[in-house]
Amino acid sequence: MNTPEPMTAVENRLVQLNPHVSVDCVIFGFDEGDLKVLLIERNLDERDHQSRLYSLPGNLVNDNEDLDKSAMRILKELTSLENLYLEQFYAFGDPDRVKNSTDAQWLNAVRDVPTARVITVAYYSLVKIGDYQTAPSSFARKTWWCPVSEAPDLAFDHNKILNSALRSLKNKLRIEPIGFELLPKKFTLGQLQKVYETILGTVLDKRNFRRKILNKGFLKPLQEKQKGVPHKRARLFEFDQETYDNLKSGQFNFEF
Amino acid sequence: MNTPEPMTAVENRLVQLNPHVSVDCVIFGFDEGDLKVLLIERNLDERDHQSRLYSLPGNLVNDNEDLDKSAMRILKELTSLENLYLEQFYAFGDPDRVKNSTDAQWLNAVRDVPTARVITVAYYSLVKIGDYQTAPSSFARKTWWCPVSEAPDLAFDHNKILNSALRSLKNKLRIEPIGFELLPKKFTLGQLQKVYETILGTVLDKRNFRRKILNKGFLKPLQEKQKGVPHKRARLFEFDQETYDNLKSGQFNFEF
DNA sequence: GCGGATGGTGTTTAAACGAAACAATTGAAA
DNA sequence: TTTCAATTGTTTCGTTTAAACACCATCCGC
Repeated sequence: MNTPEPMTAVENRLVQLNPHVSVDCVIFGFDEGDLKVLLIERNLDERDHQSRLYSLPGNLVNDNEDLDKSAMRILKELTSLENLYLEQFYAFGDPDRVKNSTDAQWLNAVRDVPTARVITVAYYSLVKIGDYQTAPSSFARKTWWCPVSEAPDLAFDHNKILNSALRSLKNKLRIEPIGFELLPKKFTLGQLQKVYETILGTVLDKRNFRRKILNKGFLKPLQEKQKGVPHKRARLFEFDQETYDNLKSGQFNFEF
Repeated sequence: MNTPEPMTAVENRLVQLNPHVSVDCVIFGFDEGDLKVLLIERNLDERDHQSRLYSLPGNLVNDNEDLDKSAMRILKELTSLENLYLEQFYAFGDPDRVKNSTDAQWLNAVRDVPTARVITVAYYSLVKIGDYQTAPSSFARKTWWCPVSEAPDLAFDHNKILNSALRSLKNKLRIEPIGFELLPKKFTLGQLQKVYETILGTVLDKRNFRRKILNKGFLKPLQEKQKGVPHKRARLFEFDQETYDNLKSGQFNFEF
């Protein structure tokens, strides 16, 4: 796969005609009342977070690989998790999006044709942060769960992509019940409310929230309760996929 | 630009590595209470609509051309209109999406590398159908404003793309006031209601619709009235962009 | 056993919505 | 020229939905 020789004319032409296509993933997690995004560190120097260079996980789309499959592959390589919530939200195609000088060096090390244009299809994913195991086997790259509110300057146009992902997530959360994807399988209503408040950027009334979300009918109350907390133990709930699917096949509309 | 010779090994590899990228446009119009989509006819035989082959307008993305620019170019070539409402909604990348046998023949005639994979970024656009002039200058292709409810089998995965566009449009219409983009600059509330009813697939109460939409404040009533109708002449309205922008910069939420 | 923190609950009030009745304006038909 | 059919536009009223709001319960650690 290495092409150390200078490109031939025909190669050049084809590279120009056919931009590379990549997939980038904005992987969201939720922890301690904070929305986080999984970043990967590109060069492994030992300075502090401020001066390190981070980017979103992503890679070129393989031969004969569907875009969704490609995103799933990247997710699995990085998190060793499967069946994650995954949503394509936008394609970024500015011809100069990978032409920034600070990025060129890195591209030289990683790509066959570092000067080529790259169009990227961006996905966001929601993971239960507790299920995530850091730095799985084959991947030597360092990762960082970064609070989205403190995201540093990222490679390429990745800040733009992150912001766009946030907007899309916000819209989606109003239309479909996906908040629980960020929580453990069993969760309390307090935790769920925190997810909604954080993503929507508002504070919500506890009583109205509980009523609204429970009346939808797809949250199954469990007998089990929270353990080891220094206050009254909250009831645990599970998302009831079957009930939700039934509702959806009717003319049910979520609308938070 | 022609490559009649068989591809060399290196060409083959590069083509495999770098899928082609195209942009397809779903151009919506509204006429006689019907939502329509602009299709182009691929082969110019003289049989009836049923047996002809249609596709969505689209083309490969040019060198150094932004995706949005590419979509605008396609729109302008086809409609000779500019500054249209334009929204990217999804990228389609199934490796086999252009491998259908009935499509292969046509691709042979149009593409340098007809066997190459094509990833397409899809946009939808809203046009005031009255402004549209059929078959402008350089473009010899036949076009057809097809009622979306009667769309025939289209090339490639274009039916899938069309359906996806409809879903996106529906969602957007609930969140942002874009219905007027399909109407003449001056329109009646009756016309606007019809747009909403058609796209959302519901019937709406006239009185409630008027109250709801007028209370938003961005519809400017004109002195002018409808002409040439066999009944009471309805008042004409204009969308007031400035007022809307002001509202939006506050914490205004549309939510139809 | 007391303080800190969060869980859990019902009512009241205002705004939005849906449905009805009705008045007004026009062109066409009788 | 009168009547009719069609559609616009306003007012009203009851219903439904959403927003605002305060207190006690429970658990842990000290």
